[in-house]
Amino acid sequence: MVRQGRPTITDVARAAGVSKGAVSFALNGRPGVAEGTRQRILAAAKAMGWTPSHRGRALSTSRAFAVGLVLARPPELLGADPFFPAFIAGVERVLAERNQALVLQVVTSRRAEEDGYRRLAADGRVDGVFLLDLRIADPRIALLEELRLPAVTLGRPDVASPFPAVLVDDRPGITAAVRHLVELGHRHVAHVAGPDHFLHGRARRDAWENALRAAGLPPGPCVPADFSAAGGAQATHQLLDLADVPTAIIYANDLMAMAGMAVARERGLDVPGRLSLTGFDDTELAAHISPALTSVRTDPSGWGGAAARALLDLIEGDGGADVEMAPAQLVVRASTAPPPTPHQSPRPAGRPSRRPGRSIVTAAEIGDPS
Amino acid sequence: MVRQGRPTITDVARAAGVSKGAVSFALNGRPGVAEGTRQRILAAAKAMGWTPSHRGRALSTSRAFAVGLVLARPPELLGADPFFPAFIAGVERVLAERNQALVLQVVTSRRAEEDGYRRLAADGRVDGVFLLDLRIADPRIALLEELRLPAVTLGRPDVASPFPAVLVDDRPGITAAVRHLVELGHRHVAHVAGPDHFLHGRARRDAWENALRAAGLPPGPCVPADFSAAGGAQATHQLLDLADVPTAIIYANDLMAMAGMAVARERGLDVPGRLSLTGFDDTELAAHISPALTSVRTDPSGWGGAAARALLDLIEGDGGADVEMAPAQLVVRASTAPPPTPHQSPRPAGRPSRRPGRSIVTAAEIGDPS
DNA sequence: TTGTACGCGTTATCAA
DNA sequence: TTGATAACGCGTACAA
Repeated sequence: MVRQGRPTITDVARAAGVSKGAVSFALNGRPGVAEGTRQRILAAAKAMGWTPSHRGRALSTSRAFAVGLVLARPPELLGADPFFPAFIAGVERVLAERNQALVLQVVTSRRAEEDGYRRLAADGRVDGVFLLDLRIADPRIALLEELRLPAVTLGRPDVASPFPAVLVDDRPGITAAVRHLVELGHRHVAHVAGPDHFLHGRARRDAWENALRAAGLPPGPCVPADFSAAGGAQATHQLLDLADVPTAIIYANDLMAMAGMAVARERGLDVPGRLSLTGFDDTELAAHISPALTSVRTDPSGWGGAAARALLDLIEGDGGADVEMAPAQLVVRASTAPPPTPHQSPRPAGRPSRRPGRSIVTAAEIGDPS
Repeated sequence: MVRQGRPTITDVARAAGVSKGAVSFALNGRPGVAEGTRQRILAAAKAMGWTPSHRGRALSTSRAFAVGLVLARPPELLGADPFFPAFIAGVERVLAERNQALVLQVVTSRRAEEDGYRRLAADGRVDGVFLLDLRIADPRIALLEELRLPAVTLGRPDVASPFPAVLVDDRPGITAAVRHLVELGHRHVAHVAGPDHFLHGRARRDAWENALRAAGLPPGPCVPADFSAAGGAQATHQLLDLADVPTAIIYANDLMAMAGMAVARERGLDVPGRLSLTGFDDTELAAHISPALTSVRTDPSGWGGAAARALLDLIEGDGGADVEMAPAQLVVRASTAPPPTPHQSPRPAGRPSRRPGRSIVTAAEIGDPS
């Protein structure tokens, strides 16, 4: 009789002349099976091409062997943000090693987001989730606690959280950008921020403000936007309509910076001659627009890997500690230059000075093709 | 005694005073249960807050209630391409309705890609998969047949395929772009293509070539690139180094077009005065660079929804038919204009003529903010 | 080491 | 026609 379908653990047991239990022990490398028997069992399993049934195992262990990610972003932004694909690629590298899967959910409203987590938990689709884009007093922390769903947050929440965090610090990158501009002679450095309710948007804004204060300068105007090109363009118009036009603008992401650059050009303002701009993310395109965009490079793929490791460790029971990631680095390109009527700067401007232990690199150092 | 954990079907049966089987029949709306009994069972289930166990059901029905997507792209490109997030958002809308999950796998090599499908199939993680980025003589078709994994292809493969296809036709968009340029007076229209091995890259290239021939013009030079900004820049340099410099370039995606625009600017070529450019994808940024990019708008989210429906129908047993999607549309913006020394054009140039049943729209018509 | 119950829903078989 | 009973799918875990 031809066995249809895949061999089961019972088939292996029969072939090896032992019980199911013995097979299970042998295959999981646990004590309680004589070495000779173990070999016989392993040989039989291999000969029949047996693989454990994921479904059977999931049922009996009450585990999903999968982790989840719920993305809540407006659709037009999802495509423009290079963060997620890179983050996910990093996650996958780790998951593949450990034979786990990633269940993705993309939603476009807050309601749907909560439902997403609830469904994931109710169906037992995943053993844990990633929490991205932390918000002020993020309600998802309590939700996940209620659902008893282990999680890892990207960044440290501003509310008490029982979950380990992968600490990513955007601030040094912004701080470096401000310093770079100040060294070039800028005194009016504005900021186009991300939405107020995001912790990372807030952090970038704070870093901008603090760095200016540290340089003895008053924080220039700040306009919150939504990370989209349209939002960046609108914010830039607002800033350029001011009586006291800034000589430099720090954007919370590349997309807004690129849109801002176009706005400046349409208004006849030379970049960087009249206006210096910096982005955030260091997207591939940043090096390939004209002028090439000075930006802050982060490592979303590295964060993804670290987050996946932390989450799996948490699920396995060990782990639970925060992980600190390397800070973001400024990549200097052509969109930043001394302001039109340079104040006297402490150092000769035009070539930014390098700092030891720095978070500033020039494009040439990283083999940037621009 | 307090019941810990979720109620099972056995609990419901006990509460309703019937057998497990009866409960299952009642809850799945199948005949063989008297109406009164059915009501009693449903009431009991509701009262106890019973939800079917996804794992139990998966085990007994040998189904995963999930579909898979394996993305094989170089990491730097993944972030830049707006296609995937939009496609996935469309997929999710449909999956959520039907209580299915999406298992995502991101890989960066061909080897890993094949492994990805094999793992998905071996573990029974999914009931079917999406096949994107079809290649010439795509080996994945045979692989999926071997794995007995139902699939839906995005586009029609060039090899015999047992799978339904969601037919997306990029060609009308490219054809419209060529016509638009020809009407503006261009006679030297070059193309920066996608990689040769992708069917969609090939289709766009063919459309460009055919449209030029149809206009009685010889196809200008064509340079294959890799969809990245770096590749687009390099290809543009190649084209602009030619003795016979084209007056217009059609790019296979926006990213390459934007990089090409920067190259033109760096070389002192005014866009669109000296060189007209068109992109493909109509990313959000396209409307917000300067000059705003004429591009071809597609509907990746709509394709995702259609593909998800087709795949679920296929898995359910009904369906299996191809689905045809609306063709891509050209969106005319500021990066295209008459060439520097215009040939006499059949119509007054400068304002592209509208065609009935057309695939050309102007930015104003779609409420484009540029 | 073995035997067996368990996790949970589906479905074939069979008696009423 | 209605509904109970039991087998099934598959690996894990505990008592014997």
